[in-house]
Amino acid sequence: MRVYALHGWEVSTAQAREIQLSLAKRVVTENGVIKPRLVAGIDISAPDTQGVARGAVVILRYPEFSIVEVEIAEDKIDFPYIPGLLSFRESPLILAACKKVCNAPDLIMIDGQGIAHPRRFGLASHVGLFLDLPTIGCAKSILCGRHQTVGEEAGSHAELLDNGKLIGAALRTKTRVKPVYVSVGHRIDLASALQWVIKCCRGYRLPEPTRLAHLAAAGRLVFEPDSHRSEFDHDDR
DNA sequence: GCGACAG
DNA sequence: ATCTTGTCGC
Repeated sequence: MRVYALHGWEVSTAQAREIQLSLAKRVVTENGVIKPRLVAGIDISAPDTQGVARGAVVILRYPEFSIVEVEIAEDKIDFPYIPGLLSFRESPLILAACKKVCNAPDLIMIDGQGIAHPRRFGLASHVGLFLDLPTIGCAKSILCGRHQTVGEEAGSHAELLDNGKLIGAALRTKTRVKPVYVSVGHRIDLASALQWVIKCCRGYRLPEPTRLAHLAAAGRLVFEPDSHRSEFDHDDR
């Protein structure tokens, strides 16, 4: 069994899975009513040829969706991509970017699963637990679980079940476009998570927090303090 | 044993 | 995640 460097420690993939099982017990899957004033979106870029990637966190005012802050962390990624162990690969960079944030968000949306994970401890839960903030997992595809057909209209959703257990929902965020997969990250319930993802959608498949974080991680989101956002288009590389 | 498998 | 141009539709 191979071992990987993680925060200065050497862990085998088996140990990484044990760690997840242990941490999953601390995840909180409900909370009071959340009325976010600041919502954060988090994503990470794919590593370049030298293994360097960028983690981005974008802080947005709700419900205006104006950008308050953008923070980036850049570093070499060493942990490989292994389905189910994504958080060990991405969380270090994400947490590094979060440490730079001045405007603490009330809610965070992350590009990955929350508890819709084999050991109920996906990236969004991992980050939520480490930051002790409400997080929502909003992934573009399924890691585990199944669901019935989702209505074609924006807002339609279906339960995501794993061996009969409700672990999340498939949500159509845009009419006739592939659904996204929403799950509890930490300190929120599924109904609220679904509600906030829906309320953060602005005509794109991905909700604004995650969509802008993706652009920021790719270096395609320009933010001038106290001004408005400007997104580059698809041909100015 | 075989297939599936967040980014 | 990435490889990839133009094209169709709102």
